Amino acid sequence: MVSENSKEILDPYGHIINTIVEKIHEYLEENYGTIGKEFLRSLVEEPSVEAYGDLSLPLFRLARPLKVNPVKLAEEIATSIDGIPYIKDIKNVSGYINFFLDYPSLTKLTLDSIRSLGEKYGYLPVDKPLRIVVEHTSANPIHPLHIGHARNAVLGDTLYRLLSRRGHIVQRRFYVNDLGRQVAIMLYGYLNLPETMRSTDVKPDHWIGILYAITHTLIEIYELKKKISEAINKGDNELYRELVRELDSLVASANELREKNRELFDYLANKLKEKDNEKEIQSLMKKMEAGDQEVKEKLREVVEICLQGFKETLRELDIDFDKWDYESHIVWSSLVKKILEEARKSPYFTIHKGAPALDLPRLASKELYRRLGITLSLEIPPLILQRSDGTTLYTTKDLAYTLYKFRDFQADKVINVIGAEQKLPQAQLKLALYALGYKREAENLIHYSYEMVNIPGMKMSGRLGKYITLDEIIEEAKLRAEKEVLKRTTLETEEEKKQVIEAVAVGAIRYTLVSTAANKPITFNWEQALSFETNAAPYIQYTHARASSILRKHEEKYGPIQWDNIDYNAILENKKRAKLIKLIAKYPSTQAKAADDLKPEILVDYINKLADTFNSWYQEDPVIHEPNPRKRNLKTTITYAVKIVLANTLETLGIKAPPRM
RNA sequence: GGGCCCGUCGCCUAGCCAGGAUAGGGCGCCGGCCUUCUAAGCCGGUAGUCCGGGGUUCAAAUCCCCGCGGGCCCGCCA
Repeated sequence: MVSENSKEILDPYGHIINTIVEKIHEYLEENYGTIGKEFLRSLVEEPSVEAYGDLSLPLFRLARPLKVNPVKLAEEIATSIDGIPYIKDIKNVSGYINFFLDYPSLTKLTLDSIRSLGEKYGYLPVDKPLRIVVEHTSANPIHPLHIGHARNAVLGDTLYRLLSRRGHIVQRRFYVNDLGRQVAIMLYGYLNLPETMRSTDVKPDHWIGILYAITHTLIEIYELKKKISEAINKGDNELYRELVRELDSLVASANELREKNRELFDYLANKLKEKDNEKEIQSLMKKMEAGDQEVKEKLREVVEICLQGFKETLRELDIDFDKWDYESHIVWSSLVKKILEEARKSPYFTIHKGAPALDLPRLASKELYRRLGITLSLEIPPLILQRSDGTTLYTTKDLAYTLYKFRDFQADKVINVIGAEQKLPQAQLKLALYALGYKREAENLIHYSYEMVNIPGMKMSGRLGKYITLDEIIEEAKLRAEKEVLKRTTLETEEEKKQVIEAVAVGAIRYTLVSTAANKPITFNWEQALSFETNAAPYIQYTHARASSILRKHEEKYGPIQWDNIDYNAILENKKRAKLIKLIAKYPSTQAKAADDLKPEILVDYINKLADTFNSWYQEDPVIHEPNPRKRNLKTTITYAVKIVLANTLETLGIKAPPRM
């Protein structure tokens, strides 16, 4: 089916631009001199004003290298070039060459493409598929996922979807940080509970969240009390007052926590009272790192409880992983030890503040930073590899883990979806890889950074158990969706309604998290996040359902779509038809760009524009009621194309597209 | 003290990397459209010193410099 015309079929719009560029390039080459094709292509833009045509090439930037007057060159080219396929007219306006598309032939090209590719339309495969690892979410298994993790998870999953639909081979990984102090505290609390109290009827990760927060807060309180009596003994009044203030706020948090689970709180409060908790936690951490058999089992047990909760939540959002990697595995399997040995042999090995380290500042250079994608003015301190007591540090483990990801999947590229606050450690990671001779890995490690999600009037804290969980957000979204859906739906069965409610709720969350560029902070707002109007998932879903409904009725009345009897010229009768065809033609290259630039918001922007245009057209140009069969076929096929594109964009964004709503 | 990111109608946001012709959308507000394909819609109106000031350029929201405001980072934490 995909023949020698496959480029045209796969990417109608991109193909047309290429043809234009070829032609202009050829002309310039013959008459003026060499100009890079890629450069020329990058100049092609869409005029901001409709009257200037569909595509435009400003010549100002050619003026210097070719030593020409842009205004004259535009005149010359516009008059001497013609016969570009799919281009009806070429005009020049003071230095711009403006191209006017030949809509009937563009329409035929685009609809042929849709006809031959069907539901695969828009998935433009790369020339060389890469093996790519996307590591995302990777939340610490000590509390439920919250709104910040949601941004990470949705971005990560959307990148996965974008890249795989671009033809790459993509693997999703979740890194379980199960060796840190926080996990040790949680485990400590867990071990102090009797068997009978180690289960719960609340959602597992929520229970873990409370267990962790209670244990942490109690330990802090007891430590603080010790310090306070020391301050009294020393007669340090100022310190005393400060500590008491600290204690007050901790006790306030503790009281809130007690309300959440009295039995657990009172038991631990009593149990941990007389112990040297700090010492025990230190010892627990050592055992965890060493892989002590007994601790190992309990550790996996308690972490698994939390992960079960994560999985439940993520499943609601249609997010899944191929691999769950444990920090403990990286350590226990001596991967970290190997890295440390390699580091000691490296020419960049040094002792920094008495600890073994890598002398990263020595690697600082413009060329290298540019090659590794590190901000030039970033000052990168030496990377300390090991504590004086011999235990390893997070970034060292991450170093081992990064190599593990590359090797385990034979990855060409590894993308880490990690918050912007980790820019420095991520840059250190890259440089350290480079210092150890892993140049390819260093160059192909991408920190996909995103900014925080703020909640107005709330300071989130996992340690104190203060957060809005993702589960609460999903729950609220479903309630709001239910209200809206029941108010308007034409569906009858409860099952169908339920499915639409879930699709709308999840869609709203995913759409909102992916529609703002990752480098901008988001302030969470219910009204905005769960909007059911224009520029929100439900609007796109609704538009899709509307298109589906037209097609359904068309089928009932006239049977299957008649591809062989279409009046392509009728595209000119209504401006919005033409606008739609152009948008549809652009879909493959738009989706490809979103994937290549790792910018889902490009797709969001596109999908919203397509829905707008379709809805606007729908209002003024009836499809089924069109009496002329050849014109009706044109309209129906356009509707079909819109439906396909909406369904595919939603699919790429991980949002369901119900045929009825 | 140093560094990173962000600043665009009342609110949210696209455009900034690769400078180009009248800065797009959405929410809100005002007015209109359901006996024809789903009104979660459509049409019209309202609103912008593109944070401020310099500079580069034929041309700056976009590039450079100096400020201002907000967030974040500079641990033998993770």
